[in-house]
Amino acid sequence: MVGRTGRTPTLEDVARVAGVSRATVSRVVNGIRNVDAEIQEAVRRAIEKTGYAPNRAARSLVTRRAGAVALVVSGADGQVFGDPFFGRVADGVVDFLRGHGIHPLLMLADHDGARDDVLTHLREGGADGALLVSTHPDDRLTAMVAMSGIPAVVFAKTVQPLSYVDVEHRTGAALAARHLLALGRRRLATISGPLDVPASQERLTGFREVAGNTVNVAGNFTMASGEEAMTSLLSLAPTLDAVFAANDLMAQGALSVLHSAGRSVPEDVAVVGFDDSSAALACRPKLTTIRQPVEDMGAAMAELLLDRIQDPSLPPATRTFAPELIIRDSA
Amino acid sequence: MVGRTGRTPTLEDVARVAGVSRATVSRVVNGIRNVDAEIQEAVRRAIEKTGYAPNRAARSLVTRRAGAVALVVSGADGQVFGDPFFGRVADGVVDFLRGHGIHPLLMLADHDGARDDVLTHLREGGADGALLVSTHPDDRLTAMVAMSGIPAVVFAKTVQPLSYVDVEHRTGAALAARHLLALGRRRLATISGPLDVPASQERLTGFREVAGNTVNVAGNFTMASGEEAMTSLLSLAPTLDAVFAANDLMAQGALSVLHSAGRSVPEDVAVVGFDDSSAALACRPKLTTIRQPVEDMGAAMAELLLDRIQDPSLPPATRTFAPELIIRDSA
DNA sequence: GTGAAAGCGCTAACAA
DNA sequence: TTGTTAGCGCTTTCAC
Repeated sequence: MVGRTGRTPTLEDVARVAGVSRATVSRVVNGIRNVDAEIQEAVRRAIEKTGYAPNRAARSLVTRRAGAVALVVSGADGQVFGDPFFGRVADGVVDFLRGHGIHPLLMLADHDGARDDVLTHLREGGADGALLVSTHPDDRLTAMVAMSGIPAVVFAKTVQPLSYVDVEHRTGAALAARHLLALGRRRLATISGPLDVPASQERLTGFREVAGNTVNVAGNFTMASGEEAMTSLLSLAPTLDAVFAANDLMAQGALSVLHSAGRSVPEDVAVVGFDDSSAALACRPKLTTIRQPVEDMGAAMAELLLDRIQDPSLPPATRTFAPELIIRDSA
Repeated sequence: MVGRTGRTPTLEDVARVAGVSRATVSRVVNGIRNVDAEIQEAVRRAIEKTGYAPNRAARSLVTRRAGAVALVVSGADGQVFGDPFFGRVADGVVDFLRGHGIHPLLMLADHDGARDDVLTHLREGGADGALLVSTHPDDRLTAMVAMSGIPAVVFAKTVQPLSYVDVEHRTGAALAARHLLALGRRRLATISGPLDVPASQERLTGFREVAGNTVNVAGNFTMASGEEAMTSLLSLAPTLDAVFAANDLMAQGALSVLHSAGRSVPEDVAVVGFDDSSAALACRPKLTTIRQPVEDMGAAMAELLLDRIQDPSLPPATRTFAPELIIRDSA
């Protein structure tokens, strides 16, 4: 199977074995039609015999394509993958990219140095484009990338002239509100995300548009902040009978505090989360929540990016996904 | 900042601007000493002025280094990142690699096609080596990689002639057993992982070496399987007063079942998990568990790999980490 | 339909 | 210390 020379076989080697020119082998390897069937067969055999695999760097050099995209994640506190959310996006991205011959380069951008690394890598041609994902919208990096003119797609709406995918936050929150109201709950409280995050705002707004004004305490999307918020809520509005948390992790924290406080869920207090992350199923009772199709969104990001790599003149596009109410045991 | 030509600047452009040869610019870029300070300065200015960034493909072609390693994860059912464990490994790896100018390529290997992709990519020189991580030891891929002679490091002991990092499973399990015994528990039960996974076996063995034989039900490291196992256990050994689960997710499932069954934790039944994943903190009560320093292990993998990429003649090495008992509320 | 030849942008001998 | 030169392995005109 392998020509027993020390070096890895090159096109040249295959060409010699097949008795044709490098160009012809290249054509066969790249599936270009205009090659005689018999020669094609001969080349294929030679490839088999030599154990040839094209050299990616050489190919990149001439095609000016890396065959890779950067998957840039930046989270709150370095524990990027602590939130199961990122994993789901990654799953969607990897899944879509596979079969397109493109591989995702995992890059963290949680501080300035790392941000520069990302940019440098893109400028070096190490990746053909970037997928930007973060909980807290990273305007610095987004702006830098937009400026650079490198194809990129962002998770969550951005003011930059870049493509993005997002979910209809308001619609989702409204779904939660209507569900709670339909359950007969009237004293609704909310645990929002950080109010400087657009998505947080929209979820709160969407909820209030249906439920009217609510007592709200802001968290930061972590379980601990959900606990704190719930504790505050309990003293701010002791008679509350329902809580909507802007993500599942915070809802989980709320559940825990409610339990300690002797309030049973959903009997005394109904709880609805947002995301439908793995945390929603891990909770007791299982969490009623608003599902974001995160994997699909990741796949959509990859698709938009590939389109823009292929044709950089394409204008930025937007893909918005509809959330869905998932009824479980907490409301 | 940019020479306003359409193309991205090359070494050649910088050389022209600085009035030196390409080789000199290359030396400066690569930080090679033997360059006159003044010329260095001139080159640096020219780089600044042109906005030059080295072309990775060209460099790879000649150095025969991709400057990237594959981070190959393969999990149970495609939901690879469902287990927070992977995220922690990834964090450790990425963290170590950063600053070494090496980027991790994220690859899933959950079915045969994907496994071939990984191998192909390595053979194409798309990555200089591989980091293999999976819950279920993927002997197929591990064997293929070992055979290929490409530098690789595996998470968890392997029979292949490859480097690996692992944790002392038996020691960890023994820690759990001793803790439970010290608590006065005498009717101990266990929820092991799949018995065809070496790590599962070792955890069970380690526990039994201290606690004597135990009623055991095997799960598959998911929370759902923990629930099923706990249910079985409750009918198999109704009087049990302690449970050791081979990972936190299963412990979490056990907790849930115990709660439903009206057994309070830790009063009626003490529960100890393994991993110290985010699930351990999310549980109510918070989970007493055996901590694996997963991030450190990920970093160690990266380090071992880089060593072997630099010097492929290095023999396989092993790095074993000590687990630690983390006492919280469940035992 | 096939081959010859010219690079892609860089590094690394080797000379000077 | 610096420059010259020869490739790294591949794709892609351009002839034939």
